Amino acid sequence: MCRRFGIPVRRSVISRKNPSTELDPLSIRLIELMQKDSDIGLAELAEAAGATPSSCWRRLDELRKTGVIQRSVAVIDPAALGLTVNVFVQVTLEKQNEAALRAFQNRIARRPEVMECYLMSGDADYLLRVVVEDLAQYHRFVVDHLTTIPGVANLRSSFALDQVKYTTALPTEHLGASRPAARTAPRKKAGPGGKGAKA
Amino acid sequence: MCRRFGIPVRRSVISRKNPSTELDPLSIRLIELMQKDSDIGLAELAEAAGATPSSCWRRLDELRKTGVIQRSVAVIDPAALGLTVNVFVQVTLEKQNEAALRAFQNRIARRPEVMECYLMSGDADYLLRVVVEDLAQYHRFVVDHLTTIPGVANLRSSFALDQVKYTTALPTEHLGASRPAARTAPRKKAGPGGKGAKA
DNA sequence: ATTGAAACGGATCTAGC
DNA sequence: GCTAGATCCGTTTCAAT
Repeated sequence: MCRRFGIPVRRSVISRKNPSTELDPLSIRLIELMQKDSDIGLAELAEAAGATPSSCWRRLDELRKTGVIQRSVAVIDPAALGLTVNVFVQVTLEKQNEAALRAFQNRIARRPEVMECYLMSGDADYLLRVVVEDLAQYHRFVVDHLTTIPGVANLRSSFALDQVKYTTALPTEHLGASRPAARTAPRKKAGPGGKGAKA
Repeated sequence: MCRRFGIPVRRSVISRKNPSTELDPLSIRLIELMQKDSDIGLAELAEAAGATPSSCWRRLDELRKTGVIQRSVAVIDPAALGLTVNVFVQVTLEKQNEAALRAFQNRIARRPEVMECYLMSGDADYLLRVVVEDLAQYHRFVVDHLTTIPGVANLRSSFALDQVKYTTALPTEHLGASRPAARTAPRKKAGPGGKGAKA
């Protein structure tokens, strides 16, 4: 849904910092719904959120322009692409100065098989999740790309036997107001007994 | 895009097993594009894929019905929800029998702050990525939910200082045919000069 | 049988109240 | 803010290869 939206210069008017006070129940509900299925229509959205389609559209527009909703993406079945192997790699660098970190991050950002990369506290410096077809392909990734990055001192690979859970939907419980809709919205025109008794 | 699609009984006619031979260049290109932005219109899609809108619609329909494209979702800025802390937890169970594993997985699946969960080889049994507002909230998660799961023997938490990379887009490099479009498609009606000059 | 194009219906988006 | 209408796009149908 929603095809063209310009994304002007402004970003994050809301958001950042203390969102709990800035996101009202409608926004939260819309975020919950859109995280589950962004192909849902405005009408359906409105009904589920307990609001009118117009309200929902405007709010979605705002959420997109402020960067709360970054984009919509298709979720692909990894098995359909043959990508059944998940590997977690703990990477230790020789030096942890700014330049070394940036160099590593730049190289990592360009590798499509690296799905996630975190700068870590504790043992290692980075933790990566890499997705590949098989161990041979992982080996090539390590040899051709990881170890060719200057400053990489140590690698520790852990292999996942199964992906038990994977979701892109961030939790909203901590924001309070959630429940199936506060019913604050689209009151019907005519009361009972009027002309257009529907059912 | 695409609002209603029935998803009949059949699943994965294509996909699974040996996808490299089953996904043709158009499918691959569409997957690449839809992973970047599923709000793109059919016209734009067609142009980028070097095909006609009809072809693209049909193929997308097929990819959805076969489960290759599972759904479309909105990607939310974690910071906008105040979710700035990523924690990786290595969980060890007392026993690794089927029942214990299933019990753990069922409990984990219900917790929204658990974004990912992998059954691992090596040291620990499971690796989780948990997203929370702060350490206090993480502590509550551990005490209220993780440690209340029967059979959990040991926890080892690692905290991320920064999320360097996060993508939902699976790699397609390994499938071969990618490049900006093989230009196999909408040949114009009239050629230069003669009627049917094929070139 | 497969593919392209054009008509349809319905949704999004915008302007007005 | 909600309602009503103009516009655009996904979906279907149909014709041609």
